[in-house]
Amino acid sequence: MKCYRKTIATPVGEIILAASEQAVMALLWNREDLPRLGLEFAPAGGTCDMLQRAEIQLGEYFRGSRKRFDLPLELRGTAFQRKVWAELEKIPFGATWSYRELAERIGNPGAVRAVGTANGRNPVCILIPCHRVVRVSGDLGGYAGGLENKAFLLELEKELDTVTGKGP
Amino acid sequence: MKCYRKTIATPVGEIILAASEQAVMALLWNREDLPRLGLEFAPAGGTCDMLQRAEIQLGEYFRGSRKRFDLPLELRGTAFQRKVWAELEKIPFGATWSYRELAERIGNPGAVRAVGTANGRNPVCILIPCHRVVRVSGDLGGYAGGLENKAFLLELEKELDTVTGKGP
DNA sequence: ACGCACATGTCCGAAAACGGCTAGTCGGCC
DNA sequence: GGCCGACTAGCCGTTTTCGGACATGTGCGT
Repeated sequence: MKCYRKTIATPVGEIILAASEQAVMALLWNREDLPRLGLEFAPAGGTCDMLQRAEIQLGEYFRGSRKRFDLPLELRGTAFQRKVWAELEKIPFGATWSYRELAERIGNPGAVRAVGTANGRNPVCILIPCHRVVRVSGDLGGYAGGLENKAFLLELEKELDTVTGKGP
Repeated sequence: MKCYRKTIATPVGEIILAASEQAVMALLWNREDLPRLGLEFAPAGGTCDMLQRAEIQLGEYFRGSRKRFDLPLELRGTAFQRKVWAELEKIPFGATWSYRELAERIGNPGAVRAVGTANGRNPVCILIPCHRVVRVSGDLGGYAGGLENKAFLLELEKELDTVTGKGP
């Protein structure tokens, strides 16, 4: 499935967005991670509706006016990874789970560490909120986009969440 | 055809050179390989022009001032071997081909292994650059003169090649 | 004709290394 | 005594590495 790409500027730096006509396929910080997704790209310079829809929704998210994304995704991964990613989407806006909690949720309580790696392989950051998973100790853990960006996203969501009345 | 011989000292150790009045016939590391070439030798101690021309050109090669040899060769071998040796001469100075590539070039893509053996039977090392053939995996493969010497020759050529502007 | 030895290459399974972790232990340090 | 950091040993899916079996063409000896 051929897809188009574009790098866009956000409060968390420049990120790379890739989408076909039918679905968003990647949202990454590092160019180097692109090849392992095995995508086929249309000639550079082109664009498509999906790319623009995604960019708009991202804008709304960072502006604070959007808490759920409404975009079709097409993900490539092992059965285990897909299970993890599917579970990630259930973490509410502004909340955080621990890696352990996540492992328990997918019915594989021992696979804490494997869950961590699967998290790191998330092809569409932000849209699938892998940043909402932190260590049980309270530490942030890791993040493909850098820890400062992980912190920024969590802070952003926390503030917006209190504003809507759920906070302390 | 009677021929003369001489062992000469080089950066890759002592090697044995053999030539008739008309052509170079052998360039080897090991005395033991001499008999299988079936040469007839003139009484020891003699010499000839061809022997000296070859020695001079070898000196230039190791000094870095010569990249192609200009010497008549007389080779004894099966049709297949001659085909392989002929193809060997097409490998540019400083480049390397894989055994498979070589096999494909002579129009016998399956004969990868046979190419290896034919390579090993090369009667005139260095002049016919069998050292420029390596494994597809990146390993050096084998060499009659020892792997360290194969590595040395490749390194020598690579450096000189970059100097002349072809390298990165 | 036949068998065998190779300056190789491919494939596949087993084993080891590698992480966006955690719980438990052990020393320092207030 | 408590808190904190550094270390260890389990944990489990994925990736990488490694080794052996097999295919293959030619040359040589029987």
